[in-house]
Amino acid sequence: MQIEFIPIDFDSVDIEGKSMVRMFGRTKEGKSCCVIDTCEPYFWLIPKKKVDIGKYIEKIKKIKMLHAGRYAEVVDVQIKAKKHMGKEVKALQVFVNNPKDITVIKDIAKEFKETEAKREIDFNFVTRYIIEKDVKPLRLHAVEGKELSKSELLTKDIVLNVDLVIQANSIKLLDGDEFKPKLLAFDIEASELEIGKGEIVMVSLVSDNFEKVITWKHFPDAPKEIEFVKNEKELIEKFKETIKKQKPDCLVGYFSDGFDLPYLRARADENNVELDLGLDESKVTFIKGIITSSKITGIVHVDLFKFVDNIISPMLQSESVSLNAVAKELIGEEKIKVDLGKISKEIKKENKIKDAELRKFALYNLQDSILTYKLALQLWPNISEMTKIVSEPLFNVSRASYSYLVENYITHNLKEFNEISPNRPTYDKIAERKERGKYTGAFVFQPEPGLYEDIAVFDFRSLYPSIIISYNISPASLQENSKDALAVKDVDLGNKKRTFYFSKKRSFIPILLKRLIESRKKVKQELKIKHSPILAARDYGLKTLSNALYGYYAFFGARYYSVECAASITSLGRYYIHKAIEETNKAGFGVIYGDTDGIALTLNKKTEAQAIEFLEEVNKKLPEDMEFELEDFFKRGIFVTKRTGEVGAKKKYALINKKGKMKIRGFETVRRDWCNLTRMMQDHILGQVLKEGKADSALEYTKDIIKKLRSKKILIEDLAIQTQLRKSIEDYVSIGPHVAIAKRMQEKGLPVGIGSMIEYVVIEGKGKNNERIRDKARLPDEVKEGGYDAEYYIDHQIVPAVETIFNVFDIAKEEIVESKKQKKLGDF
DNA sequence: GCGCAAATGATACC
DNA sequence: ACCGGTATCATTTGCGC
Repeated sequence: MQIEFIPIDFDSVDIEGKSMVRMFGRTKEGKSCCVIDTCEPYFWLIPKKKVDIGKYIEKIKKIKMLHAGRYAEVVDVQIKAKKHMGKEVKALQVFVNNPKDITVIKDIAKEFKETEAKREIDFNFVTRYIIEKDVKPLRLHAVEGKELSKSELLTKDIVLNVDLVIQANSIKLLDGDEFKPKLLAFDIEASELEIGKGEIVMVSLVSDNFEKVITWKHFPDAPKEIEFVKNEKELIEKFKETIKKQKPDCLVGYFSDGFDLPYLRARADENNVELDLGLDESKVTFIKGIITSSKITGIVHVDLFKFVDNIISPMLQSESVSLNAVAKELIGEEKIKVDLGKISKEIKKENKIKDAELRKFALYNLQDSILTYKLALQLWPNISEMTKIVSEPLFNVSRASYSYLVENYITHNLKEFNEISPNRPTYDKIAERKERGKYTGAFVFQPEPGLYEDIAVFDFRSLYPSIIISYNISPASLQENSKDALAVKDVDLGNKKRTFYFSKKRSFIPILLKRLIESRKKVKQELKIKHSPILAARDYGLKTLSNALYGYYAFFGARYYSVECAASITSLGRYYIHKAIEETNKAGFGVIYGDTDGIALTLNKKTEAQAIEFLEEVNKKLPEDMEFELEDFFKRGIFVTKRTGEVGAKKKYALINKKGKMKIRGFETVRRDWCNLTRMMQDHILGQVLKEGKADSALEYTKDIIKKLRSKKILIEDLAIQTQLRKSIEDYVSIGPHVAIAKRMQEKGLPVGIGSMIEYVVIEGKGKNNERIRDKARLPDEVKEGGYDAEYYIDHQIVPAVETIFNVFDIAKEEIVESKKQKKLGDF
């Protein structure tokens, strides 16, 4: 039979001794379907030069080893003319029965004296299958094959709760519409945060036109979405039943890899319930890595937190990736505010909780799933477009880092270049790479502090990607000599300047990168004609993936690792930004600042039209893949000194454009580890100064804030300083205020750990001069109104944030703040 | 015990 | 361990006196 099919989830299983790939997905008509198929597993052996290939092959073919209850043996060996890192190689393609045998066989073959190298030994079988059969996750395929009946499956010991099971003969990519999955969001509430320690009190599930909360905490007049059960065991069973009824393609949580699913599993074990959510009735499995992920057969478990944290966070304004912050920014909705600490305490003590409180708790739980569901809908274009670009399964892509995505985009496209992939680095190799010192990166121009008028900002569009393409920078094109090569000078790997050469013949990685950029150009054009979330997501995916290649080259875990490439890219970056500065000044403009790929300049009485004309001239001289463009014109801008020393501070400036919109970089206003009062005040005075061109009203404003601070009129919440705990408490060498507070929280039994945001307020000390700030830091809850140390906030928050700005206007610190002594004198 | 520079740590820029 | 280097700044820590 023939069907049209969209693969969503992938796994591999042994059926009658043979490794098979199972693709779970939907037919075009929306039926749930499992397509079973396979491909021949293999890896590569590269022989040393001058070996007797015939004898070598015979030796390889004889490999047979009892391993894990079965014989690992070589099925076939074929000689192929391949390429490896751009060089032609004669390689042996070693076919085996089962992908698991590769580990055994490659180790034996490695010992043979004829073996130079083994390759593609670490490819996942699903990835191998996707590459070999040209399957594209989330896209429509024509599948021709044999339908397997229930009884046929049972004889093979398979249970699959889907509408249709097909053993494929062939699978072919088709053009098809966008696929819209059935998403089901969920969220649990437990009495203790530590996994398995407490009980699961509630679970909520939300899908299209579906909302449900399951709980064993009863209360009267419950809304219709709430379903009461007897106990935790029934809760878990009801949860399972709901998923089975809803039949989602994806089960979506927020931090569910790290919390909800492991918790459910722990409690299911405790209650002797199987957490068998898989379509093959298998239990949820946990894939151990640095961060564990939870997998359900046939249903893609998506932990939205991971996707947001890894992929989406760069485009967010939000300073945190909490569900509340992200939902607020992306869908304009927030969590319900509930005192979780209080509720969990009451549940633990088995107190009778007020009905109204329980009701609110249930709605809180439901709201979390609603937010997760809406976020999942909103982010689906990003997840699915990235999946389609990279060709890896949705499960992997939704948890992937950019390095993984870049690498897989490359490996999934090697076939057309006849390339064999390098291996993933070994543990030792990684350790060695980590030892490497830093190479020279980008250039940053030191600005002259001051207030400037009529400013333009120019930048290179995608500087590093365009350099990689223009200079063909890749480990495969890096060559020893200067023959037919592009030279890159002044590459500094840490000690001395060197020159590297890259072949003129385009290599596969720059070709693939160019392809990403070209696709993006097309997408951008389409977007101009008609906006669509899918195109916008594709644009974002193509852009971020292109930008990640440079960092990938210098990443110690990369297959295509090359510091030489990374350092060559930055060297060229420095060359072009210097060149741009030089040309801009030569044309009569005045460059005032620059960082990596862009510059700020004063028009120097020249017109905007002249600036644009100048850009056109510059572009004529640039390589065709590079472009220098206008970001915006600005009415005014301020550059300040460093707080220590008179020189201009880099990465710290504020500009205001013609429409009055500010662009603030590096100032305390944009740093989350300064208190709200400081941030709001600095933002305000920067606005005043940039709009008015003078600091009179800003000075008044600042003095007023100081007065309010001293008269204790500032709210504690505006004085709380937030700092993230970035390692576990014991690991700190230096105990700063936030670490001291974290310890305090731990003693109080409050949840703290790596990643926690620690909030503290500084209170008045006991008068000892040598008292450390950490000794005066308290949790905001512990500080009563007006209980803060006003002088600390003036000296350590307000003054540091305004001092350098007022210095631009020749206003000294003494004019901003009169010392406490002076004030007291004046009071008399 | 004081004053200083160095070390540590967090966060931002591109 | 899950992309890079450059940069600022606060606070603590360690050292010499």
